[in-house]
Amino acid sequence: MSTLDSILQEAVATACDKCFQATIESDSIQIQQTRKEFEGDRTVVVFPLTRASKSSPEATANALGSWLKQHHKLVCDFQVVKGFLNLTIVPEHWTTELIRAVETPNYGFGVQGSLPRVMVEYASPNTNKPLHLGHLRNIFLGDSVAKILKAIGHNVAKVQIINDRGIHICKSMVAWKRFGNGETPDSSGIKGDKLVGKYYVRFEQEYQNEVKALLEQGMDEPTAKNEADLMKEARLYLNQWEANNDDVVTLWKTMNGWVYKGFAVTYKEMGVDFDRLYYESDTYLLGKDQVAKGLETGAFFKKDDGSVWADLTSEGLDEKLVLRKDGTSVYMTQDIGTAMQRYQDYPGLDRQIYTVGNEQEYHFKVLFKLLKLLGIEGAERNYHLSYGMVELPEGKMKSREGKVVDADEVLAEMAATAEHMATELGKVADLDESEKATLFKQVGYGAIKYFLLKVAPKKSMLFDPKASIDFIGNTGPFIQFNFVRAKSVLQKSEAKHGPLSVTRLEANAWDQVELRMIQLGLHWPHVLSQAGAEHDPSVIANHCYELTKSYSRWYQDHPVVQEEDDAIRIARTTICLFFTQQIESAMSLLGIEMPQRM
RNA sequence: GGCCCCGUAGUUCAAUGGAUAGAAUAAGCGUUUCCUAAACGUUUGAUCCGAGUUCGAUUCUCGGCGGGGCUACCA
Repeated sequence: MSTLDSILQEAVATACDKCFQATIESDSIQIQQTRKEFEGDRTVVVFPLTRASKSSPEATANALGSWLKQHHKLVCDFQVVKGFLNLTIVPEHWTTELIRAVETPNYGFGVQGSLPRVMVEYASPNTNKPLHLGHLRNIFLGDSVAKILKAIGHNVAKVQIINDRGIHICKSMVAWKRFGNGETPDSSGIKGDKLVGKYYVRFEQEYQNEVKALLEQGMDEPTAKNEADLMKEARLYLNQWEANNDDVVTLWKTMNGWVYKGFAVTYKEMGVDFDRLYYESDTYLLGKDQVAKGLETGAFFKKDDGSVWADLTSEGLDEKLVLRKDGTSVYMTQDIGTAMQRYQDYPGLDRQIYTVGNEQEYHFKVLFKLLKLLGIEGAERNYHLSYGMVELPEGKMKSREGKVVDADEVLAEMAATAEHMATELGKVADLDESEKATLFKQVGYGAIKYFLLKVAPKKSMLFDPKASIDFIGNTGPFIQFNFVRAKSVLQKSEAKHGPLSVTRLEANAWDQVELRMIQLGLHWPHVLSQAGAEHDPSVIANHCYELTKSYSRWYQDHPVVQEEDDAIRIARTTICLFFTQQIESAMSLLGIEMPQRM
């Protein structure tokens, strides 16, 4: 809700009082942007007020409109269409607001640290295989939400939990030991995470073969899956790891080290980083103490077999296991432990935001209830930033079968497409190699980031590698392209006419198209706060597109540099400035960089 | 079976309960002596079905139908 709208709400409430002697809550008055096919700037929806006015919507609107026009300095005219009161705002208002916006650094942002500290967890990969397309959505989403929350004024800690232990990494270890012949990233030239992933896939293949052989000997399937040599060895490794066996731990450290090196390369390409890393090998036992405490306080209960449970039936959920009968941790145990650890590490932490796929919605619902049972104040403020799967045309990705779209490959292909297009269009022949490389990444990565972020998180989405991602239409590169053009206009204008002085702006310099664009841009603070409140970067992506679309249309028939009339030229230049400032800052919240030319 | 999410042009996405449901893409036509045509203009095309609440429903409620997910002493 912009300041203007709250002023108008007050004014309408007053008008209701004066015209109908009716008291109306100003908050309840609906104000919206006037549709472009009607005259006016802001629209009051009058239908709900007819109860107070005891007359028809049209009569009510007319009465309110006349009163506002006569008594309110911001309202210079009005029209009534059915039950809608369209108000025309004095042009000076928009000019004043525009100047204020252009002169405010980070227009629309909140005061840093004015809101409580929050934590955003994202990425959180397993260490047995490389990152894939699903991780890209996760990472871009989490990183963007972290940026948005910071922009509206939160202190933000970016973290991930690294699933570095467990049967999955043991599988890769077993396969490497047995089939690897000592292969390393250095010896093979294969990126570390790819190399470990290769042995994970190898494990699954060889394991399938073993199971098949056992089945042919007449064993039943569950037994065969349990008795296969490779699986027995993987379990052995897991036990030895937990017993701190030197050889196994050393191998585990070595292979995880390869993976981290590989991940680091990918994260750097993506332009994301973390304030703190949590490793499951450090935290997986932490939850046990919490479970013990929960037993003492009566939050949890013990069954006859020794397993520990939480009873959530009164909350409409099930009973949930928090400790196995043999005393070992389950997933939930360690998530409790990790969460508690984080509250300790970050005093004053208001809430944790978990960027995790929607298949774990139930898990997090339960986790937050359990934290509450354990006495965490505000545990219900924790938020599962749930997102839908990225599906391929042939369905879900299956990493066991190696049927995945690899993250590094996607990034590389994006940059290659950018290069291909730029070359074909003959755009950047004069740039040197390193400038080109930077540009192609800005454009290519901008395309994939925008593609993944423009869809509301909770929706699942389709990615067709063969169709590849567009660079025209509603895309990142379209926005970048218009940014670059506007920047170019600003440069040329300054070269020819000297620095822009917005204070020389005249109030009535705008045509209708420009007025609309300015109003759209002045809506940005509201867009940003909505994106923060809903943890939804797509709100920002859509705003950027809308603004760019209207700029691009305007640009077509509004010359700037050549314009001879000073007042008009200054007005148009200011629009370019406003546009570039806002696009650059809004897109940066999506993790998308703006090139200087393209 | 129980619980959760989603169903909008051929396709990919929009729309705090408000006006004639917006874009992009695909297809056709047109625009470059002028600041970057990765652009702009123009034509064609959609709310899964049925009730209910409301002055007003893509949006809220209920019942169907279709798709996905969860329902492990896996993570």
